[in-house]
Amino acid sequence: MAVANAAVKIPLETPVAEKRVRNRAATEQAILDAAKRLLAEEGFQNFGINAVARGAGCDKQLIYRYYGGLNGLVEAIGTDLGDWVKDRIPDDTGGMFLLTYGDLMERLALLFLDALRADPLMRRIVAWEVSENSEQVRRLSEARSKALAGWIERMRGSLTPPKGVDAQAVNAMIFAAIQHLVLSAAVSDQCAGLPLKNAKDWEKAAASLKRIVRGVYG
Amino acid sequence: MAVANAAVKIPLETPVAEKRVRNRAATEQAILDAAKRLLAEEGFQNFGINAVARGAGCDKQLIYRYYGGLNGLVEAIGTDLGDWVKDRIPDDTGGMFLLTYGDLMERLALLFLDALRADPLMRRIVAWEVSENSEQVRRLSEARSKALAGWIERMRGSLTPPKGVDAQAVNAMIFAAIQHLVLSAAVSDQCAGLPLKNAKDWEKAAASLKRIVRGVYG
DNA sequence: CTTGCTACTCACCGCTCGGTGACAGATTGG
DNA sequence: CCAATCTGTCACCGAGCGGTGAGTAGCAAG
Repeated sequence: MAVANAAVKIPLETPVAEKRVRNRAATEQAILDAAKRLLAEEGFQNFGINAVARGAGCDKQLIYRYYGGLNGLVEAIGTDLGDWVKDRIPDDTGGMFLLTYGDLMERLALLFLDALRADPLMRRIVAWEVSENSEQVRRLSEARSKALAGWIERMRGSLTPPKGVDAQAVNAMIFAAIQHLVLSAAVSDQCAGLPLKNAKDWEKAAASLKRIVRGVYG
Repeated sequence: MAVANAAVKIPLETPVAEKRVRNRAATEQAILDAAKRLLAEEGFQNFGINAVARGAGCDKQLIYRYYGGLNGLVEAIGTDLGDWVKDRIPDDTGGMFLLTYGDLMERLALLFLDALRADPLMRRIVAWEVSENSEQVRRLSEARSKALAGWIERMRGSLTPPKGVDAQAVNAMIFAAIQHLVLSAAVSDQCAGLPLKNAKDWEKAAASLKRIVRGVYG
């Protein structure tokens, strides 16, 4: 029986076609990609060593070897995250002249709204951030907020907020609103009773967002 | 041995005061309380049959029997949730005359902010809502939003939003902002770089919230 | 070829999970 | 009294988890 098993086992493995060439760099990349894909598509709930290894098509042992476990892998995702802003959000003013701080914030808000809507990985991370306080998620959170703050700073240029407005607090509320809106919509196509399914719904949301920004910054 | 066991077991249980002797109603309540406590304190991540049974100090079989499993239990929590608004948020105007829609929304926003800050269970549920789309969480979500909408409607009275403002969308953004702000603060004592630790931080946040509301509604 | 290193796989561990069937003790009704 | 019923307990299942030690296949240098 055991012999028959061994005799059968070898031909069973050959038809797998994909001969995974011994290439450490490629394997590392495959693991990282699988992790990001899995997190983006399935969320943080079922995110684990076994699932990532399965997604990458390799043994989980390699994740321990190359990344030192899940923590290291998450850290690697965080590092990648630094490029998010660069990839996803334009760094120039789109040909507009931003005359006032209000112009700037309106543009930033709308850009951020669209960017977050378009990036499932980022949404999952934001949801993770408000659901757990582990070391892992804190790293991700930090990388994210740092990248975002840098982007805003770059865009801000020499514009300064109007006097008498606590811009840091107001901006935090605006970005908080955007994040919750997008997260809620991604999960249930609505937010606080406001439908967010089709493009028209989103136009209304964007219009109200502008309205809010302008209400504060003029 | 069995006798000795029994002799020891009783004094061990007595300090719990509650003599848990064959009382279905009490057990059901204990399970429900344990479930709410667990969800509020530990979050939805480790929320499961075993954990609830452990917290309630009974066998998980009883959860299946009395609630039909976790789903039924969550549904029971949802039913309880309907009373949240009644318990937590005042239903009158606090002796103020709300002359304008702006007055109303400012007051609602601040009340909601404080209520959410004070209620860990509600926060966990909101975090759950944006993290998962299971049947369970949809039920909770629905119960919550219904209660909230009813409260707002009741408070609104005959006040109507100013013309030219999409109140539904604007209000959704305001409530979204509050929810994300509070959730983020509960987990990391800050939101988008804005520190939210002590009372003074929160005062600044509340001031900015007012500012935003007034910016839109005057 | 042999030796040694590297990339990779496998089998197994202990644990917790959700879920179920069988059973024990108290209570009640006939 | 017995029998049925209700409340609660326990042991057990298969599956999946994170984690590890031991071993295997490819490759390059001697």
